[in-house]
Amino acid sequence: MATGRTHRPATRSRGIPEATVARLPLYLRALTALSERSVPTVSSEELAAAAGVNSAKLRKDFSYLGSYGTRGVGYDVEYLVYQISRELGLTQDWPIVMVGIGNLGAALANYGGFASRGFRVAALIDADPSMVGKPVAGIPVQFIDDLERIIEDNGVSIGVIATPAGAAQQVCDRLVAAGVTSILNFAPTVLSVPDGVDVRKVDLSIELQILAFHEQRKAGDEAGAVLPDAAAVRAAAAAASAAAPTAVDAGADAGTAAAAGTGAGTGTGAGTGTGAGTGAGRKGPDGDVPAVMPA
Amino acid sequence: MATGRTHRPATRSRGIPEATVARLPLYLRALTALSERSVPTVSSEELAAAAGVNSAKLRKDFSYLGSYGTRGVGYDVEYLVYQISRELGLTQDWPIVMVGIGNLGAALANYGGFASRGFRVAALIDADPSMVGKPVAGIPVQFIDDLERIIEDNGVSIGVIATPAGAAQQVCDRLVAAGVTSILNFAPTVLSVPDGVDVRKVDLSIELQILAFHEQRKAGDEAGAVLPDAAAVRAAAAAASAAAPTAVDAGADAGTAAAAGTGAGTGTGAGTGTGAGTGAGRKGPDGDVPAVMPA
DNA sequence: CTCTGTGAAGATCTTCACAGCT
DNA sequence: AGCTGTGAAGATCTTCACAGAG
Repeated sequence: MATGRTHRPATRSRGIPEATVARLPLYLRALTALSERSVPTVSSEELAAAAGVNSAKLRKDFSYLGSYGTRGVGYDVEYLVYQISRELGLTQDWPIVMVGIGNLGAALANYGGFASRGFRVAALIDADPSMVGKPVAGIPVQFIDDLERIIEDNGVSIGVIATPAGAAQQVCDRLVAAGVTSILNFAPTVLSVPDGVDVRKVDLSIELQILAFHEQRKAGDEAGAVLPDAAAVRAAAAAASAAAPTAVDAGADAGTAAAAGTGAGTGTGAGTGTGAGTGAGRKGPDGDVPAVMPA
Repeated sequence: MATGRTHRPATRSRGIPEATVARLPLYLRALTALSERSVPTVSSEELAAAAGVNSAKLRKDFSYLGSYGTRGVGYDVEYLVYQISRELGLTQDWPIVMVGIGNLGAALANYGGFASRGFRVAALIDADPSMVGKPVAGIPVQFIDDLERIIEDNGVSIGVIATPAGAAQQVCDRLVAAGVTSILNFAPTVLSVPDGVDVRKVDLSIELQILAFHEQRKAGDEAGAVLPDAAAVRAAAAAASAAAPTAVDAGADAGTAAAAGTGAGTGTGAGTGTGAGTGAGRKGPDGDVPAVMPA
């Protein structure tokens, strides 16, 4: 504030676009790799390639943070790592609690990527008494009854939910009531939270479904001409209405004849116990996904 | 519908917006739940609430699929489930292979959500000989050398990578060469693939970093006045330039090192989906860890 | 009168392309 | 000369708000 170039729009710091925020971790990862190789500087072109985006977007993103580059040269790697880390709030310690230590929860707990970025697993919590006390990733699992105390004692503000769908909302409510204001949800359910609480969701099933959609299109295209024409099929289907979906089905997926056979009972939940997909609760723009790491 | 308003842009079928495609799985999940409760119809308002979006968006999304609702009434649940399933290509069987059966891979394999949506785990593959033959989620792990044969024998077109970051690109190349055209990547690396191949990435660490960003803002706001003032800090930092980032840096990547160390065996991690809105298939940035689903 | 389907307005995000430091 | 920083154009996505089917 004080010094700053006065001709600037007066500290734009506030409005960093969501889309940009979602990419900062990507840049940070690429920069970290460069840093480890002791690379001193990078051009927007190189860094963009390493992060998997185009250079114009990267420069625009950085422009929201400030002018950290040097024209004619590029960006100082170490310096940028620092700036982005700070912008993301990674220069501080973030204690987190994970609720639901099943297969997934355990895998997540074992994931080393947490600590690497300022996150610290303060506690693992589960509702199964037989799990209590057992060490997972070196941390003893605690009983869910102590959830509130644990959160308060550790000053936790970020919670990870990896419980079955049915327990998610309840766990979420308790976390929020205890003071958690950011939640990463792995359960395939839409969580409702009061204003001020952020929820991000991760769902494997949804990602696969999106891939399937595109995969289906590819198949249709290469199959022959353009797709048979969804429009026509659709029209017919509509006409038949709920009447005989089967027929339509066959037609619709021409290429995928095999699938047609199933037409009949599709979707209708055959009674699958678990929910499948998951939703994504996001606010605005986003479109990225996170990745996991090796244990 | 056949009747249709001729003034329509002539079969828009082709262009279902990515943002819409990303939400279809959400609607499908909500609809499946309603179906299981034998609810016959839903209004856009109710369904939107169940899916966590607003009704205008939902109606707009459905309008890209066709006119499946009834004015004054709502949508027929069973019929919509069917239409969306077909649109997503879930009425057919999608055999998938998962490479990297570490903590994360195993957790993913055990995740029941797959089968429920037309996905079938055709094979689990790992590079660790000691893992071969061991059953994970009831499926014996196969050796990586057989990757090409497995893909061909099963007609696999979708692959899931849950290996350590270092092995991801190599595995990706082999999958693509063998015929896989859609990849769900849980490794924190940017994968480069030829045109025509879709990649979606899931990274837990990235999601947490995004939450941390918002969490930091909240703290700053409620703390008192406006944030201390990023501008000033920035200026100071700039002055110090590359001078003292070290301290910061150490903190930033500390974790990474740990993760790297483990690299050896299989991948781990878990993670899932994500972003929703915008971006569709991106190439990839990096990330950290993915998350998985409920077990 | 109720609730869908949708043109149109508005908000975001992305890409272009070039002025201007170094 | 090289490369960043950015106004402006373009592409998407979201929200509004209402005509009109049922």
